[in-house]
Amino acid sequence: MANLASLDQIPSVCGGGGGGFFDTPQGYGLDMLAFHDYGGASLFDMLQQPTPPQTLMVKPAPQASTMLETSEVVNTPPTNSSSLSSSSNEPVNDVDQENNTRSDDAQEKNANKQLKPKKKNQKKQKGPRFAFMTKTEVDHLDDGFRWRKYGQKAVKNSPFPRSYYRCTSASCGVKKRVERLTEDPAVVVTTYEGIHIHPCPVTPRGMLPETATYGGLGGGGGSSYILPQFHYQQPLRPFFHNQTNSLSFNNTTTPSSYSHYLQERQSCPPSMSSSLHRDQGLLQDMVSFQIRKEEPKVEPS
DNA sequence: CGTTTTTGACCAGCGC
DNA sequence: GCGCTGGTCAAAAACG
Repeated sequence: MANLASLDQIPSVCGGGGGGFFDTPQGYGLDMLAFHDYGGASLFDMLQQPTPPQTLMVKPAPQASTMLETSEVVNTPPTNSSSLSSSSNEPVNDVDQENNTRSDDAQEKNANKQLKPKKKNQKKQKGPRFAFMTKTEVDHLDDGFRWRKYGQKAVKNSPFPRSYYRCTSASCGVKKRVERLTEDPAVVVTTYEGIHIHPCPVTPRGMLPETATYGGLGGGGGSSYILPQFHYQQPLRPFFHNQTNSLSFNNTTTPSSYSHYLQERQSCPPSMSSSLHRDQGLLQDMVSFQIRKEEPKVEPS
């Protein structure tokens, strides 16, 4: 499988003492950006890989001009160790912000049908954002969660539309955007926004949530899947083995921080249904790509 | 029949 | 202030 680009570039980008700032090709500010080169293997296949894929998580430095409100996700993941019960009453982070807004929608939309009650602060960042570059033919990758498409927009300077998805879980306000790279239509950029506050709705084949081997980050042996959106407050165990040592970190990132980040994340397997089309839609072909762009001159103090 | 997708319209932020 | 663009809504259509 062709490497779209240049993992070599990444060090130079994410280096620089944290002054770098990552955007998706469309200019999104991200908390974290992951580059994967799985060499065409599926997620499931990757589990069996003795040799870890090239995986790199990049933690962009907080920037004043960015839309992001959260920062330092790696070091301070927006984890809420509270039980899942909070999902119904007090969704964590800004998710509740969204929920409140959305709950108002019902009545507001009745009030003024002509004047749509758009959210006032829709531009505000609702949580950490993570982008994945995935080389796949399907736009919507099956990541185990259920998503509902709520919009599609043509993107400037791109022949490919951007799709907007929202987690179907009632109390979960996680969103994701899916778009294709103009430079390489085979590459899908998936940007997750927010944090799941609920368990993954699907159960992996052959693995039970509580009984699945969970090596944790300090564990050994296997592959690791970093799907940052798979983070919820319930103390469930990830369905996949997590192993730090399966990751190859760029030396400019901080493995410890990343590990910590991973520790706070819980991954979720592709859905059962996804196994039906493993060859087409799983996060299987994450590739590195040429990141851009002008690094903002925000100096980390 | 319930759920999801499509799609045009609306709104807010931002730059000029 | 105006126009552009991204993000979201919501009705209708499509789907299972």
